[in-house]
Amino acid sequence: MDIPLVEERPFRYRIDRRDPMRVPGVVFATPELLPQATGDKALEQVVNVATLPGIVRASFAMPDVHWGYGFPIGGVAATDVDAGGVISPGGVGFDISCGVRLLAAGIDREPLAPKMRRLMDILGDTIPRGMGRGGLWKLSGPAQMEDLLVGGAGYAVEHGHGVPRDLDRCEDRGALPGADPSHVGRRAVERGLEQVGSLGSGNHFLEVQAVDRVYDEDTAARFGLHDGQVCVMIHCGSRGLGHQVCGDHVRVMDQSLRAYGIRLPDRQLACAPVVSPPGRDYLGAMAAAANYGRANRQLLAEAARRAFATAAGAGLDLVYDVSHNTAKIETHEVDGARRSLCVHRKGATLALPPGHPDLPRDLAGAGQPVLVPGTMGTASYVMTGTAGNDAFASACHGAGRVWSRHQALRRVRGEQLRDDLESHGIAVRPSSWRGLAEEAPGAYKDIDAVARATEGAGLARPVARLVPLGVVKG
DNA sequence: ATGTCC
Repeated sequence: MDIPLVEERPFRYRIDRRDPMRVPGVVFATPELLPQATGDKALEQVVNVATLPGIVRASFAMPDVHWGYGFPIGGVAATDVDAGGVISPGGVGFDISCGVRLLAAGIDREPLAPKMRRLMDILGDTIPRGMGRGGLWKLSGPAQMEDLLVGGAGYAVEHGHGVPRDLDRCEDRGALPGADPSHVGRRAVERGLEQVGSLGSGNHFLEVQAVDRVYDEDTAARFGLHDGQVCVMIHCGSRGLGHQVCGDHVRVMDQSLRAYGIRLPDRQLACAPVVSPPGRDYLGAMAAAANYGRANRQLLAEAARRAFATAAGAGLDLVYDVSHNTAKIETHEVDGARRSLCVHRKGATLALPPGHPDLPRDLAGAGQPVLVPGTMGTASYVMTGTAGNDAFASACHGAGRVWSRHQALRRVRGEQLRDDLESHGIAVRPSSWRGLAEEAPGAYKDIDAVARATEGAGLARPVARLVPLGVVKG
């Protein structure tokens, strides 16, 4: 199916509403970044999402949009809670609260260079990763899990895994409110007990990076960043626990569609009204899984701190921790009225503008750090939220896949990729050759083009560009 | 993304 696009202005395309769409689609992109050019079905998914009950303004797609489960990855959809608006697990994603944490090291790349080998060896030996496997913090049982699911990163800090200042630099201070562990199933809890503090696999990683360009000195300084500085970027989520929560609630909602009179073009959009038992149950379970993901990143950051202390005698200050797979109840102005919305961001990053009340005080003038990981061979970006973002304060979350994992495996060999990266001065500590090949830089869109489009579309603006020095791959 | 099919 060919989706007609109207170029409203550079970096912004509209898909006109036609039945059964309730709102138009809006795709932020350049011609090169449009998924039609890359042969995936993401634009059909943008259209499908536009049919959801209660959706307002538009079904949005970020410049890194690509095909996903039901909703596109890089999609943003807000539904009106008080007008029959729905919540859909597919609009959050299987990896609930998957997100990025950036830490700024008290060392620059030149003095770190002679110590990099040892640092990477320690990280490679101590960061749990890969399918299954264990985590850094084995919980005592379901009772302790319940506390972690409510407390998130703060619960980890209370138990000595980090410092209180970390929470100042976490979205929602490290815990999404409304977590209800009673709707996290037994199997989800079991899967999660031994995975707190682990990367997982796929596109997850821990990278040592360096700032190679600063676009805005003042904002970078407020974020604690300067040219040449070493950073650590962590990308991971809620592991088997979040996956199980998503699957469990998709099944329930799929069975309740008829009862709520919801008709969908794709069963993967399974949903329920926010104000319904299945809707509320999922939101409570999703918040709990989100808090698991946030605690997970807190534990991994602590492991990175230990490695830096040992190998480099340097500390790591948290710049920010932000999720890009969530649904949050937020207040936004729509058609001149303040409305309570359920904002689904799936592969899309919250991007609060300067002055937003949810920002920590010392970032009020700078805006929220928007963390945009590239690939292991290319740059990553630190951006900041801007005023006038009509996609409910959302921005891109990464480069966005263009090759399927299968295509990547046909084109790339893991050992060869490792050699290529090492020859470019990037140290690699893989978890599997196959996993490495699937995540080859060529499998992704051009991150610099994605960042330019994100800025051009008025979603966020660049603050600093980071380049990889070493990657610990999930 | 995911004990890559309970």
